[in-house]
Amino acid sequence: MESLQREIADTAVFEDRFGFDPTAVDISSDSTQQSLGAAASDTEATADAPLVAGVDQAFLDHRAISAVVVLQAGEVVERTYAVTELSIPYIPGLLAFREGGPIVAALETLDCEPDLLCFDGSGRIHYRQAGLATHLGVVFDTPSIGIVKNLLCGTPRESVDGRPVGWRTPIEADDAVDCADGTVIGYAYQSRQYESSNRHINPLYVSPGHRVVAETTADLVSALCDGYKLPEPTRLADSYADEIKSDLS
DNA sequence: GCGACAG
DNA sequence: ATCTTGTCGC
Repeated sequence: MESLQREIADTAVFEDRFGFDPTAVDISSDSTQQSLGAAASDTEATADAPLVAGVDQAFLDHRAISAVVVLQAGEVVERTYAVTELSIPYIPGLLAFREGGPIVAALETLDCEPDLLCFDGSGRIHYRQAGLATHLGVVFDTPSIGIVKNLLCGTPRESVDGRPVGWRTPIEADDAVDCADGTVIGYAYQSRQYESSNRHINPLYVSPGHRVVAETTADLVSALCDGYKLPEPTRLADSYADEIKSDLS
């Protein structure tokens, strides 16, 4: 499995190779050009806006519910899910082998072809630079990014405690990562923060999956967030998976 | 041997 | 990830 991951990392492209304007994925309602003269071109702009898919799982016994929610200009255009039997246990570094099957099953039922896939798992922030987001991005050869709440490996360039919304710092490769020390493999990104409080919210750790560079990954997540800690595609897929799970319980 | 370790 | 009540703060 580890050798397969090295091959995947070798095949993965950690550079920007996608055919859409990264700022066009912006979710926030006030970002949709509201200027008086832009009204006429609004419909056309939405129709051409990139399709962004959020993918997330919920678990029930030995089954995985993999949900996909596709957004275009902030609007949900498609939702699907798949329920699959789990066979492999969770092992840090091998998450893609446990959740990859369920995710592929869900994505195969999709009618549209997403321009970007957002996963709840690391991409390049991985021992062999081939986390779940990279693995699946390569399998579908679709631009992808990984978003997680906890850092698997790598080292933040600066302390990440109590940072303001929008703040970011590079995650650099260390001894645990299979590449040159100091290589920027992702970013810590503060998507949400308490104004004035004793406690603070931890940042998200985002990394390139496939066909995206680290800095652009942070730009994309920034554009996809809308007041909540998780970016909209992921947040909606998360709640959709929970909804299916409760219907199944 | 010890510690670290996405979901 | 999941099991779960109350609780503190905006």
